[in-house]
Amino acid sequence: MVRAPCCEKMGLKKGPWSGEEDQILVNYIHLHGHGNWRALPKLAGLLRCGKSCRLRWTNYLRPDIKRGNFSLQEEHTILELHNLLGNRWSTIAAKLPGRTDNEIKNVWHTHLKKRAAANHDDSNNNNNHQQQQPTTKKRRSASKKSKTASVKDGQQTKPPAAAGVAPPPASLLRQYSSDDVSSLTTGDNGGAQSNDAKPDDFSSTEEMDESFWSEVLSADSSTSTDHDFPAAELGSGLYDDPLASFVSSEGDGPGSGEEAAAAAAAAGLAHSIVDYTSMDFWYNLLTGDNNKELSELPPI
DNA sequence: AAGATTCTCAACCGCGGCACA
DNA sequence: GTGTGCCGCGGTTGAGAATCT
Repeated sequence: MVRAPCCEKMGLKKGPWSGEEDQILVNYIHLHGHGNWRALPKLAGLLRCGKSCRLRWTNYLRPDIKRGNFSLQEEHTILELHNLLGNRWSTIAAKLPGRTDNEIKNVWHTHLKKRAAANHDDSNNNNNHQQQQPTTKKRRSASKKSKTASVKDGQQTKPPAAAGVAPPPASLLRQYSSDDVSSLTTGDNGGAQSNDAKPDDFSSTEEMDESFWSEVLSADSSTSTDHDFPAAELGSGLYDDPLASFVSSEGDGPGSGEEAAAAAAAAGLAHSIVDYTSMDFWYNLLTGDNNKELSELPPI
């Protein structure tokens, strides 16, 4: 079949969004919703293709997007879910409230992938060294974080290419203080991969990271259903393990029960879902016997 | 100080799946 | 059953910022 182009190429703007465009899109969606993405730009008066509008909304303008560095728990969850599901970013994102598939994909490709590989190697060669292998990448200093944090506070990362482009209206974006988020992303910025970290920078975090990730990735034989998060990272204890949510919640698409269980079994990761791999569990879940438990789960 | 290199992340592209006529 | 259109997903790109040499 011949696929029609996603949009008429002529006259449609591409590239970074301006603040004005953001405002138009947000206002329109607030007023009318987004029933038809394809028709939306025309109705809203935007010179964008519907696909671009959808992407902008889902990845950046949506009010429930959590902005800020990924916490240790979130990164742990991504790694575990990636082990279970592979590159099903949208499914992973569904288990991380406020995170977008694009963001998760970026985080994975930028550092989690390297770290997972490094840890994998480490676990394979863990005969005599506990330290992570030094990375060939140069370590980025902590000052990178200040940039990232300000970005995540709602300031657009980079001045859009077009002159006069403003960042999205602050009122549209959920505001976070840099204290809201873990420093893990910064701590990992080579910190977990490199040995040449500044000694007084965030060394305690790094040491924790290294042992933490070694444990996580070499824990195949562990039978614990709890994730051994350092207490400090648990903060107020409000952390709700998204994995628990994942394996407990009703399947949504590819994350559905049998498939996830099979994938988990295939991946040798039954340690984290040891109670969930039985067919009885999934049958009960899918037939609604676990509805009460589901209703008590945090919203996703 | 300047150029080179590396990293981040928003955005684009193409494809597959699904719904509907 | 088939064709068409739309949506959503995952891979990839490229500009700009940060860092290094």
